[in-house]
Amino acid sequence: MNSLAYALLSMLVRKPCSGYELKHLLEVFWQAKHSQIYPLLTKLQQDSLLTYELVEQSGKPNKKIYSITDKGLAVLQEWISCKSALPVIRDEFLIKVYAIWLVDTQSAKRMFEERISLFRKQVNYRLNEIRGMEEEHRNGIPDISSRSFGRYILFQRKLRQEQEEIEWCEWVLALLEENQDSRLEEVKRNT
Amino acid sequence: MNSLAYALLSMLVRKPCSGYELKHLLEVFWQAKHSQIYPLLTKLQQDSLLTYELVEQSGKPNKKIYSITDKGLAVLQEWISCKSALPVIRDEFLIKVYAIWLVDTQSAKRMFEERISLFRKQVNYRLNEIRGMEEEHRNGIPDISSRSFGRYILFQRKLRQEQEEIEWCEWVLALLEENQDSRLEEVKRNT
DNA sequence: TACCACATGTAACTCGTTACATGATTCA
DNA sequence: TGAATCATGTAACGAGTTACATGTGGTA
Repeated sequence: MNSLAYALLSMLVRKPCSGYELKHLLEVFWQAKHSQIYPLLTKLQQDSLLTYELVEQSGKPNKKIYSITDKGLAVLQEWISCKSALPVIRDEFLIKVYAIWLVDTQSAKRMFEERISLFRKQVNYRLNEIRGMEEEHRNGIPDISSRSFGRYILFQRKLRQEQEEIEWCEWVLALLEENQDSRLEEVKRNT
Repeated sequence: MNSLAYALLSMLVRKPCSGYELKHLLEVFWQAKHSQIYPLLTKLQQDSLLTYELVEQSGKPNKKIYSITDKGLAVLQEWISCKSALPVIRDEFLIKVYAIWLVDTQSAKRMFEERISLFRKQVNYRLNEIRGMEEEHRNGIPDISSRSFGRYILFQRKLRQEQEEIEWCEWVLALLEENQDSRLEEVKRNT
């Protein structure tokens, strides 16, 4: 049982899904390729933590709709109360930032501007998703006992982090511009 | 050449380090075990991206101090201008949050309180590190052309994200308490 | 007395990615 | 006509973790 297995269980406890659907739902908080998801679903089903039903479709490929079993639920609930491993972040951009002094100010600025535009897109996407979720609930936000509560607060978290990333980039850009200005001043003084 | 290899190069371009030292410096933005770092350093040295010097010590084990070569620098600089892969985050806590509706409000609150205390510790640690860096530079922050600039802004980013995490947890706790209060009201009305 | 910091390395394993494989439908 | 969406699967490889292995000196 690895983290991905628990991630799948925690999504199936909300509602039965196909592997394909799980892959997309997973993207907010745990990225995995289909080549990792499908074999794991089979394994979890063999361990009787999941069951599935074959749904025949016309015009589309058939699919397997997985549901969690009582055993699966028990395993998940036990795991939730265990203490979690420390978060791991792997972001190539941060490596490049570490060595940013190697490139000229113009290139550095471009790197951060691109990062901002990437995160702006993600923020817009996230706002739409949150709006969609809020429309499904009369009083704005899903109730704590609702199956969507966890998903909703995770989206809010992601949104906050993306917005924070943009603010940090803007802070760095301001530092870079200050530096450029002061260098220009120097050039002026020397002419 | 994987991301970790570039991470090592980007640290060695600042100053020569031992594998042991690299492991610790790495922790801010790319986590790796020594069992992954040491063989990779050997490989990079064989590819002549790095060289090393054996430093004999008394009372402590001997160490290898690695330095980047011209070839290593060229490889790193070329990579910096390539576009980066999307960041990957793997955080077990987020999986548990997804399935939070399975546990009672008290347990949920406890989970978020523990998360806050974990992040508060990290914030304090980060503040100390930043203070240390700022003391090394007369005008408060390292210059852009300084080798410490990248490291400094990465620490600032980490700090922001950790503070944001705490704020998010506090927002969730407020939601949980609201819910508890309204349930209490209901109980009162029914008695 | 037991653990932590220093310091490096290998072996066996699990986790995760890339590539291979198939095939209908819809949209630009 | 070419790409994207739906839908599932396997094989080979690369990335990352856990465990094994060694040894001194400081400190709680």
